[in-house]
Amino acid sequence: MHSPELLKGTLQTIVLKVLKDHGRMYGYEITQRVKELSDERILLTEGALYPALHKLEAEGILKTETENIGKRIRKYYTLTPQGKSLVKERVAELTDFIKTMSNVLQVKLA
Amino acid sequence: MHSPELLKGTLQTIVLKVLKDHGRMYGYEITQRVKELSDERILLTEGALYPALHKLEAEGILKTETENIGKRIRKYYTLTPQGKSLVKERVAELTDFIKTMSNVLQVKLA
DNA sequence: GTCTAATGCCTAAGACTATTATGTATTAGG
DNA sequence: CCTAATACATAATAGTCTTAGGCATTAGAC
Repeated sequence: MHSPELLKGTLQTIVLKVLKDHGRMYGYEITQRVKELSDERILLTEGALYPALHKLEAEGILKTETENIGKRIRKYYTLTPQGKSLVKERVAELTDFIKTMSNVLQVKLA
Repeated sequence: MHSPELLKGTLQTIVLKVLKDHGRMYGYEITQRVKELSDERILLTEGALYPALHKLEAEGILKTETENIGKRIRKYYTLTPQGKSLVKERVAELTDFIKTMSNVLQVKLA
Protein backbone atom coordinates (compact mmCIF):
# COMPACT_ATOMS: atom_id res chain seq x y z
CA MET A 1 0.00 0.00 0.00
CA HIS A 2 1.29 3.40 -0.92
CA SER A 3 1.74 6.21 1.49
CA PRO A 4 -1.71 7.76 1.34
CA GLU A 5 -0.52 11.35 0.97
CA LEU A 6 0.85 10.59 -2.45
CA LEU A 7 -2.60 9.70 -3.68
CA LYS A 8 -3.91 13.16 -2.97
CA GLY A 9 -5.14 14.82 -6.08
CA THR A 10 -4.96 11.66 -8.16
CA LEU A 11 -8.25 10.07 -7.15
CA GLN A 12 -10.45 11.91 -9.63
CA THR A 13 -8.12 11.19 -12.49
CA ILE A 14 -7.89 7.50 -11.61
CA VAL A 15 -11.66 7.17 -11.42
CA LEU A 16 -12.21 9.00 -14.69
CA LYS A 17 -9.58 6.95 -16.49
CA VAL A 18 -10.97 3.64 -15.29
CA LEU A 19 -14.46 4.71 -16.29
CA LYS A 20 -13.21 5.71 -19.70
CA ASP A 21 -11.63 2.31 -20.29
CA HIS A 22 -14.45 0.22 -18.90
CA GLY A 23 -17.55 2.25 -19.55
CA ARG A 24 -20.41 1.75 -17.12
CA MET A 25 -19.23 0.85 -13.61
CA TYR A 26 -20.45 1.02 -10.04
CA GLY A 27 -18.53 2.27 -7.03
CA TYR A 28 -17.44 -0.98 -5.50
CA GLU A 29 -16.43 -2.25 -8.91
CA ILE A 30 -14.18 0.78 -9.36
CA THR A 31 -12.35 0.11 -6.09
CA GLN A 32 -11.76 -3.51 -7.13
CA ARG A 33 -10.59 -2.60 -10.60
CA VAL A 34 -8.14 -0.02 -9.29
CA LYS A 35 -6.89 -2.49 -6.71
CA GLU A 36 -6.28 -4.99 -9.48
CA LEU A 37 -4.64 -2.54 -11.87
CA SER A 38 -2.33 -1.28 -9.15
CA ASP A 39 -1.41 -4.72 -7.90
CA GLU A 40 -3.01 -4.08 -4.49
CA ARG A 41 -1.14 -0.83 -4.06
CA ILE A 42 -3.98 1.63 -4.49
CA LEU A 43 -6.88 0.84 -2.21
CA LEU A 44 -9.54 3.49 -2.67
CA THR A 45 -11.39 4.16 0.54
CA GLU A 46 -15.13 4.55 0.41
CA GLY A 47 -14.99 7.78 2.37
CA ALA A 48 -13.03 9.29 -0.49
CA LEU A 49 -14.63 7.54 -3.43
CA TYR A 50 -18.33 8.14 -2.88
CA PRO A 51 -18.08 11.86 -2.19
CA ALA A 52 -15.86 12.16 -5.26
CA LEU A 53 -18.38 10.34 -7.44
CA HIS A 54 -21.21 12.50 -6.14
CA LYS A 55 -19.24 15.61 -6.83
CA LEU A 56 -18.44 14.55 -10.38
CA GLU A 57 -22.08 13.73 -10.94
CA ALA A 58 -23.19 17.11 -9.62
CA GLU A 59 -20.77 18.76 -12.02
CA GLY A 60 -22.22 16.93 -14.99
CA ILE A 61 -19.10 14.87 -15.59
CA LEU A 62 -20.78 11.59 -14.73
CA LYS A 63 -24.33 10.36 -15.02
CA THR A 64 -25.93 7.54 -13.05
CA GLU A 65 -28.40 4.70 -13.36
CA THR A 66 -29.54 2.67 -10.40
CA GLU A 67 -30.17 -1.05 -10.69
CA ASN A 68 -31.46 -3.62 -8.28
CA ILE A 69 -29.52 -6.85 -8.17
CA GLY A 70 -31.79 -8.98 -6.05
CA LYS A 71 -32.41 -6.77 -3.05
CA ARG A 72 -29.02 -5.14 -3.35
CA ILE A 73 -28.61 -1.76 -5.02
CA ARG A 74 -26.02 -0.85 -7.59
CA LYS A 75 -25.46 2.63 -8.83
CA TYR A 76 -23.79 2.67 -12.21
CA TYR A 77 -21.72 5.61 -13.35
CA THR A 78 -20.99 6.60 -16.94
CA LEU A 79 -19.00 9.49 -18.38
CA THR A 80 -21.02 12.25 -20.00
CA PRO A 81 -19.66 13.84 -23.19
CA GLN A 82 -18.29 16.60 -20.99
CA GLY A 83 -16.68 13.92 -18.85
CA LYS A 84 -15.00 12.32 -21.83
CA SER A 85 -13.14 15.46 -22.73
CA LEU A 86 -12.20 16.05 -19.11
CA VAL A 87 -10.58 12.62 -18.88
CA LYS A 88 -8.19 13.50 -21.64
CA GLU A 89 -7.14 16.69 -19.93
CA ARG A 90 -6.74 15.07 -16.55
CA VAL A 91 -4.79 12.09 -17.82
CA ALA A 92 -2.53 14.38 -19.84
CA GLU A 93 -1.96 16.52 -16.79
CA LEU A 94 -1.13 13.60 -14.52
CA THR A 95 1.08 12.04 -17.16
CA ASP A 96 3.00 15.26 -17.46
CA PHE A 97 3.30 15.43 -13.71
CA ILE A 98 4.63 11.90 -13.56
CA LYS A 99 7.22 12.70 -16.19
CA THR A 100 8.28 15.83 -14.34
CA MET A 101 8.63 13.91 -11.09
CA SER A 102 10.63 11.26 -12.87
CA ASN A 103 13.03 13.92 -14.06
CA VAL A 104 13.35 15.56 -10.69
CA LEU A 105 13.97 12.24 -8.99
CA GLN A 106 16.02 10.92 -11.89
CA VAL A 107 13.93 7.80 -11.87
CA LYS A 108 14.53 5.21 -14.52
CA LEU A 109 11.24 3.65 -15.49
CA ALA A 110 12.44 0.55 -17.23
CA MET B 1 2.65 24.83 -13.63
CA HIS B 2 1.13 21.63 -12.39
CA SER B 3 -2.19 21.38 -10.71
CA PRO B 4 -1.13 22.04 -7.13
CA GLU B 5 -3.03 19.15 -5.57
CA LEU B 6 -0.77 16.68 -7.30
CA LEU B 7 2.21 18.02 -5.42
CA LYS B 8 0.70 17.14 -2.09
CA GLY B 9 2.80 14.61 -0.34
CA THR B 10 5.72 14.95 -2.72
CA LEU B 11 7.31 18.09 -1.30
CA GLN B 12 9.35 16.39 1.41
CA THR B 13 10.68 13.81 -0.98
CA ILE B 14 11.63 16.42 -3.56
CA VAL B 15 13.47 18.50 -0.99
CA LEU B 16 15.31 15.52 0.44
CA LYS B 17 16.32 14.26 -2.98
CA VAL B 18 17.64 17.63 -4.10
CA LEU B 19 19.59 17.97 -0.87
CA LYS B 20 21.04 14.53 -1.34
CA ASP B 21 22.29 15.35 -4.81
CA HIS B 22 23.61 18.80 -4.04
CA GLY B 23 24.65 18.66 -0.44
CA ARG B 24 24.46 21.89 1.49
CA MET B 25 21.71 24.21 0.26
CA TYR B 26 19.56 27.07 1.50
CA GLY B 27 15.83 27.48 1.11
CA TYR B 28 15.69 29.87 -1.77
CA GLU B 29 18.31 27.85 -3.60
CA ILE B 30 16.15 24.75 -3.27
CA THR B 31 13.16 26.47 -4.86
CA GLN B 32 15.32 27.59 -7.78
CA ARG B 33 16.90 24.19 -8.25
CA VAL B 34 13.54 22.43 -8.26
CA LYS B 35 12.16 25.02 -10.67
CA GLU B 36 15.08 24.33 -12.97
CA LEU B 37 14.92 20.53 -12.69
CA SER B 38 11.18 20.55 -13.37
CA ASP B 39 11.41 22.95 -16.30
CA GLU B 40 9.37 25.60 -14.46
CA ARG B 41 6.63 23.14 -13.63
CA ILE B 42 7.20 22.75 -9.92
CA LEU B 43 7.30 26.09 -8.15
CA LEU B 44 7.70 25.51 -4.44
CA THR B 45 5.88 28.14 -2.45
CA GLU B 46 7.60 29.58 0.58
CA GLY B 47 4.59 28.94 2.78
CA ALA B 48 5.06 25.25 2.12
CA LEU B 49 8.83 25.04 1.97
CA TYR B 50 9.93 26.79 5.14
CA PRO B 51 7.58 24.97 7.49
CA ALA B 52 8.62 21.72 5.85
CA LEU B 53 12.31 22.49 6.37
CA HIS B 54 11.72 23.43 9.99
CA LYS B 55 9.82 20.24 10.58
CA LEU B 56 12.55 18.12 9.03
CA GLU B 57 15.12 19.89 11.16
CA ALA B 58 13.09 19.33 14.33
CA GLU B 59 12.92 15.66 13.47
CA GLY B 60 16.67 15.38 13.13
CA ILE B 61 16.57 14.74 9.40
CA LEU B 62 18.26 17.99 8.50
CA LYS B 63 20.78 20.14 10.31
CA THR B 64 21.41 23.82 9.72
CA GLU B 65 24.17 26.40 9.64
CA THR B 66 23.48 30.09 9.32
CA GLU B 67 25.73 32.32 7.27
CA ASN B 68 25.77 36.03 6.68
CA ILE B 69 26.23 37.04 3.07
CA GLY B 70 26.78 40.76 3.41
CA LYS B 71 23.86 41.78 5.60
CA ARG B 72 21.64 39.08 4.21
CA ILE B 73 21.10 35.82 6.04
CA ARG B 74 21.33 32.37 4.57
CA LYS B 75 20.35 29.24 6.39
CA TYR B 76 22.04 26.21 4.96
CA TYR B 77 20.49 22.78 5.30
CA THR B 78 22.33 19.47 5.19
CA LEU B 79 21.11 15.91 5.55
CA THR B 80 21.99 14.17 8.80
CA PRO B 81 22.94 10.48 8.64
CA GLN B 82 19.37 9.72 9.61
CA GLY B 83 18.26 11.96 6.78
CA LYS B 84 20.36 10.12 4.25
CA SER B 85 18.70 6.81 4.93
CA LEU B 86 15.30 8.47 4.86
CA VAL B 87 15.94 9.85 1.38
CA LYS B 88 16.44 6.37 0.04
CA GLU B 89 13.17 5.18 1.49
CA ARG B 90 11.24 8.18 0.31
CA VAL B 91 12.63 8.14 -3.20
CA ALA B 92 11.99 4.42 -3.47
CA GLU B 93 8.45 4.93 -2.28
CA LEU B 94 7.74 7.75 -4.70
CA THR B 95 9.36 5.85 -7.54
CA ASP B 96 7.15 2.89 -6.84
CA PHE B 97 4.15 5.17 -6.72
CA ILE B 98 5.04 6.69 -10.08
CA LYS B 99 5.34 3.24 -11.61
CA THR B 100 2.01 2.20 -10.18
CA MET B 101 0.33 5.31 -11.53
CA SER B 102 1.91 4.72 -14.90
CA ASN B 103 0.37 1.26 -14.98
CA VAL B 104 -3.03 2.44 -13.90
CA LEU B 105 -3.03 5.22 -16.46
CA GLN B 106 -1.27 3.09 -19.05
CA VAL B 107 1.18 5.87 -19.58
CA LYS B 108 4.10 5.33 -21.86
CA LEU B 109 7.12 7.12 -20.49
CA ALA B 110 9.38 7.15 -23.48
C1' DG C 1 -28.27 -23.25 10.86
C1' DT C 2 -25.14 -19.64 12.17
C1' DC C 3 -21.37 -16.68 11.68
C1' DT C 4 -18.01 -14.19 9.02
C1' DA C 5 -16.29 -12.06 4.99
C1' DA C 6 -17.43 -9.92 1.01
C1' DT C 7 -20.55 -7.03 -1.42
C1' DG C 8 -22.77 -2.46 -1.75
C1' DC C 9 -24.28 2.05 -0.52
C1' DC C 10 -23.52 6.34 2.39
C1' DT C 11 -22.08 10.53 5.76
C1' DA C 12 -19.47 13.22 9.29
C1' DA C 13 -15.52 14.62 12.16
C1' DG C 14 -11.00 15.32 12.05
C1' DA C 15 -6.12 15.30 10.34
C1' DC C 16 -2.96 16.85 7.21
C1' DT C 17 -0.81 19.46 3.58
C1' DA C 18 -0.30 23.20 0.86
C1' DT C 19 -2.07 27.91 -0.81
C1' DT C 20 -2.72 32.54 -0.13
C1' DA C 21 -1.70 36.53 2.14
C1' DT C 22 1.17 38.82 4.83
C1' DG C 23 5.52 40.79 7.00
C1' DT C 24 10.47 42.14 7.10
C1' DA C 25 14.81 43.24 4.92
C1' DT C 26 18.87 43.41 1.45
C1' DT C 27 20.77 43.89 -3.20
C1' DA C 28 21.16 44.35 -8.24
C1' DG C 29 19.82 46.66 -12.29
C1' DG C 30 17.23 49.79 -15.38
C1' DC D 1 14.79 56.10 -7.68
C1' DC D 2 12.10 52.26 -8.14
C1' DT D 3 11.28 47.50 -9.20
C1' DA D 4 12.48 42.72 -9.32
C1' DA D 5 15.03 39.35 -7.28
C1' DT D 6 16.97 37.49 -3.20
C1' DA D 7 16.06 35.63 1.55
C1' DC D 8 13.87 34.56 5.65
C1' DA D 9 9.35 33.65 8.13
C1' DT D 10 4.29 32.98 10.04
C1' DA D 11 -0.95 32.74 10.12
C1' DA D 12 -5.54 32.00 8.27
C1' DT D 13 -7.80 29.39 5.13
C1' DA D 14 -9.01 25.91 1.64
C1' DG D 15 -9.08 21.44 0.04
C1' DT D 16 -8.55 16.44 0.07
C1' DC D 17 -8.50 12.29 2.19
C1' DT D 18 -8.56 9.12 6.43
C1' DT D 19 -10.88 7.30 10.08
C1' DA D 20 -14.87 5.93 12.02
C1' DG D 21 -19.18 5.33 11.87
C1' DG D 22 -23.99 3.40 9.94
C1' DC D 23 -27.15 0.26 7.23
C1' DA D 24 -28.27 -3.85 4.51
C1' DT D 25 -27.69 -8.22 1.42
C1' DT D 26 -25.39 -12.50 -0.02
C1' DA D 27 -22.04 -16.33 -0.32
C1' DG D 28 -19.39 -19.65 1.89
C1' DA D 29 -17.27 -22.04 5.85
C1' DC D 30 -18.07 -24.81 9.83
